[in-house]
Amino acid sequence: MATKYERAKKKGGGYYTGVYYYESKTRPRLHGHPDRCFVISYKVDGKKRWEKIGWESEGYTPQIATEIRAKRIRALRHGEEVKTSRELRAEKRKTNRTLEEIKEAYFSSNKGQSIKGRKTDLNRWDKHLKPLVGAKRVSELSPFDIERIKKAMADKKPATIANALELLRRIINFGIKHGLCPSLKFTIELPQKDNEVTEYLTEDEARRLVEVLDSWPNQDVARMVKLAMLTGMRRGEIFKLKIEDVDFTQGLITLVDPKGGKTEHLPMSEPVRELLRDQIAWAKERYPETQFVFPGRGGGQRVDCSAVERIKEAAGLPKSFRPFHGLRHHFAVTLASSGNFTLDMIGELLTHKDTKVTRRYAKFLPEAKKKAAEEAARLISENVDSSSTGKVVTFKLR
DNA sequence: CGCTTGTCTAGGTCAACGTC
DNA sequence: GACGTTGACCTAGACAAGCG
Repeated sequence: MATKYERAKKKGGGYYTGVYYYESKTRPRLHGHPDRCFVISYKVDGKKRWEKIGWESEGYTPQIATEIRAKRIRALRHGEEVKTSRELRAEKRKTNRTLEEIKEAYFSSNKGQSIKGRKTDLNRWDKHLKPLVGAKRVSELSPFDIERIKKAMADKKPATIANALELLRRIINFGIKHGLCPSLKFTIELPQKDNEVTEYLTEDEARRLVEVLDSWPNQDVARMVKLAMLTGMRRGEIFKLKIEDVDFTQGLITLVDPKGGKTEHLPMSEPVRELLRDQIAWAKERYPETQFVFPGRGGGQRVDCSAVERIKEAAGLPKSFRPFHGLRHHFAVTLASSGNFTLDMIGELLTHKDTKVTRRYAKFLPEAKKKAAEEAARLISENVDSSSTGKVVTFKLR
């Protein structure tokens, strides 16, 4: 509907240039006349533009409107971009997108396209986050929403909940970084998880495993497990291993794009050398075209190996023992407890990027452990002796 | 050095495969 | 063609690197 604009009149006569108003039929009357909304008009690139300034009841006057208009015109003259309040509002909406929109932007960004866990993350979003917060904007998000997510996932392990919330946080952080939303007014607290496991095999279990492997009908799979056992290589590294990555002359195995991203080299021991030679021969015979040492169906890269589960069963290993990663732990623990390797060397062989991870094997170092225990005992008994006159220390040493 | 971000594995399920 | 074995796929969950 067309609202009639009146030119704003000056008290002394004449008009305010480019300042207009229209009167409201619904707002409460003011000073005996209808409330007035001031509007200014100016030209942008030769086109006339109207901009609402505000209501008289809100304190706006023709003078204020004139000032704003002057500011606009000055800015335009200097080539600055001039935004109307409507545009500013639209812009604000743009910088406060829904989480669904931000998630979309995140996953279609260059970075989002290439993260390796993309599929997993998308699944987390669809399953745990989208139903509860997908339609929300970051500005509307409250700690209560986080609680709701946690509640909905109550039957899951803390690690899973943490993974989902972490993704939510990552998406929000992306939105903030790219101006798609304001920053979050509170922090998302992730549940604490205490799930560190260090598993290893007893001598007996290791022996049984080797026996089963030796007699396993499918030696392809058996060799794969043996390789894990002898080198502590990760499952993925074994799957990805190409024939060209095995250098028999130098005695080196090249790990391309491993967990840390940087190519690594592993020395090849004699049993490993033999094993790989057999395996490569097998692979070439089975799939003449394959590039992989342990090819999957059709000679492509193997993606999985459920046979190891049955090997584990056949060897009577504990249910909780994880075939590949468990062997990696076993490798590290065996090395550590032999006392012949430093933690640094073990970390090197496992291609750890950070000693923090290797350090968990410290407890298996017999020498260091013994020394530490003796040192502790010495300190404590000294303390007991020196304070035996006092009455603070009441425990007895055996 | 702890928090944040990213990557990999486990385990269940089911279809494809290979063998007889 | 029946049947046991294996590989692929999916989601939950753990592990590891990055970073301030």
